[in-house]
Amino acid sequence: MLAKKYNHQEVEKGKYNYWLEKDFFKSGDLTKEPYCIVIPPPNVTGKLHLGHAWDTTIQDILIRYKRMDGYDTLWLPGMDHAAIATEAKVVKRLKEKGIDKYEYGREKFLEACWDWTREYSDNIRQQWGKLGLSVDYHKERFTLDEGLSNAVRRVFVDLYNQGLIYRGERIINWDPDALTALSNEEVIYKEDSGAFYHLKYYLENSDEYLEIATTRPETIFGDTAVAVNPKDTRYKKYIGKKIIVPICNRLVDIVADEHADPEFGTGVVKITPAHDPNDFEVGLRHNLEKIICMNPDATMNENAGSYNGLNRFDCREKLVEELKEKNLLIKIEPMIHSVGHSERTNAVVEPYLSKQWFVKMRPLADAVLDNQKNKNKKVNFVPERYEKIMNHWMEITYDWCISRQIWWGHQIPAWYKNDEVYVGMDAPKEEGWVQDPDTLDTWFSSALWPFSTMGWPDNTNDLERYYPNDVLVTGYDIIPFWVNRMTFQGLHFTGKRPFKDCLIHGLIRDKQGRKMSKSLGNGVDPMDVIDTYGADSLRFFLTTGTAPGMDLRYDEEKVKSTWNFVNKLWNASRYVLINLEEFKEKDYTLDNLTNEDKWILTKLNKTIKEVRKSMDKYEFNIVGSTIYSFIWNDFCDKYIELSKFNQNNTTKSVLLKVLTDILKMLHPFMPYVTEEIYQKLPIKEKESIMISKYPIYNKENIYNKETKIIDNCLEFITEFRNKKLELNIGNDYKVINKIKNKEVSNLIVNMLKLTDKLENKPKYTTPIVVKVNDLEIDIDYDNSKNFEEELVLLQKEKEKLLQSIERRKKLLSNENYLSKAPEQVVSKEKEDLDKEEKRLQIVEEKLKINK
RNA sequence: GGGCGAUUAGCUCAGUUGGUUAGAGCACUUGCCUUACAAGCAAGGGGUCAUAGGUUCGAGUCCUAUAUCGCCCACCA
Repeated sequence: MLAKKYNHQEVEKGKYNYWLEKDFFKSGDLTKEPYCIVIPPPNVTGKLHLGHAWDTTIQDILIRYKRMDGYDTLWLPGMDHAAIATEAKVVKRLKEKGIDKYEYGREKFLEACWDWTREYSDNIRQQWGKLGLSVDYHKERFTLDEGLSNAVRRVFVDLYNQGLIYRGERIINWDPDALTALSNEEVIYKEDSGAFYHLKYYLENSDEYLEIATTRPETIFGDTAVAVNPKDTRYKKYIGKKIIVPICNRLVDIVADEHADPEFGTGVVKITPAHDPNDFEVGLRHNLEKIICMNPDATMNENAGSYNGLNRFDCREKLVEELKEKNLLIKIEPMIHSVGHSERTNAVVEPYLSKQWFVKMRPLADAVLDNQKNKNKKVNFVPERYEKIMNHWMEITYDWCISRQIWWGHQIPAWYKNDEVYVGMDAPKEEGWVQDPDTLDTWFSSALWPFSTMGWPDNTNDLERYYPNDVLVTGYDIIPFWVNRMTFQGLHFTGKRPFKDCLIHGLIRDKQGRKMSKSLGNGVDPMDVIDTYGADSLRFFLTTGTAPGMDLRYDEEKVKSTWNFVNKLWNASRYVLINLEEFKEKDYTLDNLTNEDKWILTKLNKTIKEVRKSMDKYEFNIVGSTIYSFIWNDFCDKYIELSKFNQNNTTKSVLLKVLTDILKMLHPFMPYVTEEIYQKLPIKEKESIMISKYPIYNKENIYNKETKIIDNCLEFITEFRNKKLELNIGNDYKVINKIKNKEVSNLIVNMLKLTDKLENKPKYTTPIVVKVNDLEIDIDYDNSKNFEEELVLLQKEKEKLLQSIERRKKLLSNENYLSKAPEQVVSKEKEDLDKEEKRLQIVEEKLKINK
């Protein structure tokens, strides 16, 4: 028997270990159809947040659903080494112990990273366990494990040999804190208050100067030209002349270049090829010298003269002072502009000339765009609109900087010997080759995740069986980083899309609608929620609370109300189990069904149909509300109440049948409580609900006629109760029963508790008529006190009816409507009109009597 | 500048291919401790669906503008 109260902590205790011991999460039953999801590998940097909980619960729901529905499900877990993020954490940890990364040395540092990884991955596994995720641990992978590292090298080498990876000197985004290059995606632009510094650049041997505005005056030490637009008449005469860069007094050319926008600033722009991507391009066009004026840590270098050694912001401040003193500063114009920050360290990113490795994106991106045109081969985004994000990115794409100047990651498989470069799977045999010390962008390895985890580049059975994956589940914020890259790498290396569907969800926000973030301190730890309300409540809340692709506000009140729902399920189950205490397998029968039984079985089957349909469309919000209202409104409020008057084996069997199917449909959402209750059922097909069969819609259990009869009764019962309450009729009343149908009459009498209230003749002259369709009862009571009240109510009802009838009549006399609207709609309209007219008759009669 | 989303009950959100009386949870009102559940039961109240046009027999839903809020991308010398 179930405990008197639902206690989520008791219920969840031990279940995950039980499932693990039984190995229910294991994939590989070759007799079944495969179904595969790979988990988006969480970073080993810290704890899982609510976003992870949401993302993984969706996947668990799909996996549990498919597993119960007869598929061989592989949900492959794993984690990401999270290159820069982890390295930053480990550097910090070592620093706290007084250890410097560079003094420590590469080998020992990496050992510390592995220690960190072990520690945090244990943590994450524990959190997965608390969430109840049915991942197949036999297949767990790590982005830095041997197999995946091998795949990474293979990809690098192949792309290199195909000319799709190259090494070159380019302007990249430099993180001066982490001392590494970044990709464009790792730069976050934030609005920042800055200024436009208007400087005087004097022409050679002249008192004349050009006014040039810059937001980064410290980069003048890297200026190697000044550009004006060739069409700009104001400056045409200066083209080809020499001009003096202030302070450093370098003599540079004035060049004509389209890059200079006559509309912007003063129309004259200083060109710093080593510190700006646009200037770099200008530099290439005009064959300009590239002068780097900063060190990797963003302090000024020897090219900055007396500013050598100062950091860039101090330099800016002091330099502006000097410019002012020397009368080279015209004005400072305050402005708000967006400044790039490193995603991981938040340092202001410096555009910086540097020799790095790049992936040549254009051909890879075009392949994706091409593939998306093929309906049978494309990645299907759900909701569809998110496909645009990937396609847009593919259209505008630029080469991907993949090398990082950090240690934690896949070391680039390139070796150098003097000017020679060797790229290969292994180090060259001869002496004297030195491997590139840099590592690869962390997304380079995650881009291979859907197939590298299956054993690629070997042609393994898993790859054959589980690739392409069936669905990938992730947030829309990860599309540019990850989904895009998996797609082009998948297409390029396997010739197939990495997954058939890409289910996109939104972000979690706080109650005020703000993004959850560390700096705001508004983050919620899912483990705390689980402690307070249980994993089942959290899971159901997360996955049913919003339409697909939309953001979700975390609201504790809602989790609480979900808990109430679980508690409702618990108590309903308790009722069923109490009734089934002596129930044996041989007692189970679905013969001699009553109308009520047929009614609930019909509702159940319609629910199953709707639930399956919505599950297949990933519409979990609809699944949630469908099950919720079936359980609460149909099963608890109606059928259980009706069952109290009908204690036989058929009713008991129906109770069991309905409860079992409810548990199964809820199981993907609420694995723990459904397992707990399932274990207590007197008859169960399997030892665990996890491996039981998902309910199947059965047409034979649709009884439309009986359902209509019961629905009608229920409507009548509501009407009766309403009248009683509205007219404030206490317990001092009798009813004159005019219900002919014995079966239905009993039901109504029972539900309304009228056994002792039945009379043949009215005592008072004007009983209240309660009538719904063919069902009718008169409430006989002393209405002298309520006389006025009743009149008002009747009058109100009459007006409403008249209005509605008029509307319907008008509609039904509209030729256009009759000819164009579907038949069903019209006949429903006629039916309703008929109902209302009959009701009006009663109301009018009643009004006559009362007068 | 380009794109996307949102605007529906006091609050948070649903609302399928257009079908005429727009739903849920929470909150609110009234009455109930009815032995599964007061974390509950019964019955209610509450919405000119952001605005203005249009298409249609019929628009929350489709089209065109506009407003407000939010997000993404690009630019920002």
